[in-house]
Amino acid sequence: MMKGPNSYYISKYKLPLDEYFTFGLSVDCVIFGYQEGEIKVLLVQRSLEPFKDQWALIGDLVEPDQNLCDAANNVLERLTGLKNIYMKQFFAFGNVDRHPLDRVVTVGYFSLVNSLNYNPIASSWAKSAKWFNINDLPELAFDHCTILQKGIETLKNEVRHKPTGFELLPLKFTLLELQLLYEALLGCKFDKSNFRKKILEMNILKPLNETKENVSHRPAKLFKYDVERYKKLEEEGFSFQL
Amino acid sequence: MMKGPNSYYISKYKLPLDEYFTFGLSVDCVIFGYQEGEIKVLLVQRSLEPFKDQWALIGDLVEPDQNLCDAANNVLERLTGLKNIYMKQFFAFGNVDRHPLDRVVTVGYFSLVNSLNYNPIASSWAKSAKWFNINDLPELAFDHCTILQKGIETLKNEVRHKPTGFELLPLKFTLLELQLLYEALLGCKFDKSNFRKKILEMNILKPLNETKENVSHRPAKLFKYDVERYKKLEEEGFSFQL
DNA sequence: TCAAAAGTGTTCCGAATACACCCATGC
DNA sequence: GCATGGGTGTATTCGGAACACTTTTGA
Repeated sequence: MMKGPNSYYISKYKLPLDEYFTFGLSVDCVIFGYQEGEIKVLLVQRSLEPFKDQWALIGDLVEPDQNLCDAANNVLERLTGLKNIYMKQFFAFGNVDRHPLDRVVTVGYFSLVNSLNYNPIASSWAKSAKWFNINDLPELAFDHCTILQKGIETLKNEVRHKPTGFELLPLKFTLLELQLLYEALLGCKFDKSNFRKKILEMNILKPLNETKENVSHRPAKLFKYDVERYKKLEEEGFSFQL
Repeated sequence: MMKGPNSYYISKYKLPLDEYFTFGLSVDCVIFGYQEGEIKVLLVQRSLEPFKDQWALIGDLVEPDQNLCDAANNVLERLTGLKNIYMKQFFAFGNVDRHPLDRVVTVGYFSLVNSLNYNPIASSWAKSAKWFNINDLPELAFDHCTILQKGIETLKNEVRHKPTGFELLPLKFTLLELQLLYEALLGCKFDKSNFRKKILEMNILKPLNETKENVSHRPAKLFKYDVERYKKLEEEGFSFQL
């Protein structure tokens, strides 16, 4: 199993009789984005066997001196150039037969990026990277379909109870943009007036003295997500719910 | 690092220059119980170095041909003799320095058992096992305190949104018993009438034609949790909430 | 007949819903 | 002035909280 251009990963499990078992540990990242009112996920086309040319989640083996979460952050940074992005571990996949060549246990992470800001970088282990609508996915390598579905499920669950969704929007956004995002995430419709009332009463949005420009209608006020404020409220027992 | 009485676990990560890195994968189980109106957790006293004699979560290394979840189930069965118990993976702990001797990544599982039914079994790697109140815990080996806290957090979260708590009760229970369990789990009080109304309207309890016996007051009706019914309702979009 | 818990009914209040309406801007 | 989305106000409904009350059993 190749790891980068010039090193092999061969973990071994020593059995009582001096036999070794090959064994690997990796991370896989489900990178979510939001474009044109739809939730997207970033996939790469594999340039190596196994599953050469098939679409897959981006991932890599964990280095001996590397924390799990650092491995995941590195993977994201190598592909997108983005640092300090929201990232969350959601599940470890450890079935014996999930990898055709070796025993590889992989830990799934998902991250949320504002996908309009940049173009993903193709790298040595990936021919190309592309955003896919989460409702229109290609066939995936390994058990990445399972991993991705679990990631989507976790995201939808998290978004309901924590103010996570903001990470998918630009820093400054309008209330309608926020509403449309949540409608895409949760697969439902909200009443405009009620949505505004609810989110504003939470006091986790900081109104900016700016408005959207170059629109052919009344320009909307821009808001910023106020993390500090949310953290303070959370300590006081407030719980986000949408 | 010893694994059982007669076998060693030595996973190795092969660096480019034929050097190997020792590397382990384990599971740790947070076993929850419920006794005398309090949530308990089962801990064992280590009989081996490192952290000899200290209290710890029960766990073990994963075998080469063993699925992660099977490893967790085996650990539980070896300690308690119980099979087919509710068990859920909650997090993978992969910091480089979490184990003093080696790089060991561990995956945390929690399970819910009706702890009145049996006594835990002391085994080769554990002097003794004991139930601890989750609000009165001893110092723990490794990073088991972190793991345990994360397990508790996950349980409390899950219990709110899924009918999980029932696993902690005997098969047949009264509504008051259920209420007291949820009060212990969530750390709050419920109004008797409202609690009953809410839980009964969910239609996930099957009333039995039996009553509690040998009580010096009006005997309470017994109920059973109806998993089938819940699964059907869940498919129709129902979501448990307490 | 009394204690203790089982079990029910009713009122009240606040939050969520539905919906109607006015406002600002570009073309 | 009209199309488009921004933004606000209000009546109605529904579910949860609070609390009072009746019932059944053993001692």
